[in-house]
Amino acid sequence: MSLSHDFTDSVLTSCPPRPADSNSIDVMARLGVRMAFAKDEEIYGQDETADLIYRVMSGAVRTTRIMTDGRRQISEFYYPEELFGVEVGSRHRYSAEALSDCLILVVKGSALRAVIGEVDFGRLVSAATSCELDRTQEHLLMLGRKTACERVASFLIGLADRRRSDAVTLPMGRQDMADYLGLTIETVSRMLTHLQGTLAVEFAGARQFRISNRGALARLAE
Amino acid sequence: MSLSHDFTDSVLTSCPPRPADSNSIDVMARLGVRMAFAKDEEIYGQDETADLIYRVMSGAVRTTRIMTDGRRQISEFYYPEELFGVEVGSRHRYSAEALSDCLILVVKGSALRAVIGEVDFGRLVSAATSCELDRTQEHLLMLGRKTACERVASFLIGLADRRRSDAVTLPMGRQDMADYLGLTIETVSRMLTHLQGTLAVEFAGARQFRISNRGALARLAE
DNA sequence: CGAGCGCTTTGCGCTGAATCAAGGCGATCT
DNA sequence: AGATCGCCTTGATTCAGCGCAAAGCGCTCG
Repeated sequence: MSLSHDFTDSVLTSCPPRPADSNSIDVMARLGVRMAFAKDEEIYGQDETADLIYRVMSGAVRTTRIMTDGRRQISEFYYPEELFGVEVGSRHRYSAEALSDCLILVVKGSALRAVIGEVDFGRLVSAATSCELDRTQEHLLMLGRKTACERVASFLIGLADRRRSDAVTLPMGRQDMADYLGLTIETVSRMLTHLQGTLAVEFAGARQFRISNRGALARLAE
Repeated sequence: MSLSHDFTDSVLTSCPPRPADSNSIDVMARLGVRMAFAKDEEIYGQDETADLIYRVMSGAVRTTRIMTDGRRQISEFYYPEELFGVEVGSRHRYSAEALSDCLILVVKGSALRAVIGEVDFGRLVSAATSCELDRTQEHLLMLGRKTACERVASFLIGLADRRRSDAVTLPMGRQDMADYLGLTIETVSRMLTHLQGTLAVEFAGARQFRISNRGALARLAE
């Protein structure tokens, strides 16, 4: 079995968290600073002032919220080329942490605005927020009305779509998947085993998978 | 017991779905058309073109999404003075229906933009989207990590906060609450009974309630 | 190359919420 | 007042997913 695709090498293009136009990508690259974060390191904290914009260069990121008793909800994962931390208000709603060792391009929002102009900057923030809202609403439907099996299947399909490849390396462990899906780590594991039984997906090790029957998986996703 | 407050008579002021500045409220009132919708009537459908902006004048509205097998998720409720249907893209992500007979101010987005200008219009759309995102993320945490009792308690507190009153008339039935909270109608009913047992809330009939111990209710909400 | 460690899988009993099935309550109509 | 209808509550039972505990697997490191 050859499941050699690495999640950093696929062609990436999709909706917002990616900068809208390639011009602003260049400008960001010029204005920004590349910073390295170690696995699990905090990139920014909840309620911190938000005057920076971030773009994943390599690795991956999660945004999380923790309840007082320790229950955790992951809001979103971000993959290479995607933007995160773009806020309309002045504070971050969630905290962001490195899923793995990663390289992040950090740009001062005010500097970017000064260069590309108020209007384009507004468009960029709008597009990012709108995409965020889209994803959050999809996520909401999943948590509100889907079964454990459907959630895991949706997650795998969604990940593959976002990476534009049927063979993907999971950049996160089971606990992160569980906290994203509103499940426990054991349930995620059981559902993955179950999905393999249906022949919709094959795994090589815990993190490499390939969708072998997209139709079947999509049906299981709802 | 006097639970006479009606949900249309409380003073309403809070975050976004309400228009940012009072100037744009006036302009909308001037440009818009008042339309009446009957209970359960559709205001707009999912994937419909979105060039209109809506503002609740009286009554209340829900936005919903339905899965192919009929499972329903309510994304948000909208109360008097609040804006809804404001989209960055050109299509509505959800469908909107009248929760009760209601009066809605409908304004053409392009007309509003022409009058208040590109920049202010952009700000208005941004503010609305951002508030929407805030609420959706709170909702997400609830569906992902809270118990049935916590969800119902959060819902009552959230509603009271939004209406700025401890005595509120529920504008929706149990099924709508259930579909918002990701629960069944029976569970919602049981939790309401349970909450009354804790003396955090009193009910007069199925729809009138008053928060009698806000601290206790907040603790139960998480 | 074997020991140790962290993550994942699996088994098993438990439980919170769903489901199924009566009843109860409060409108509106006659 | 009584009948009807729609919604809400309550009880009994079931089941999906949780929690705990014990392997299993694949690293890294000595």
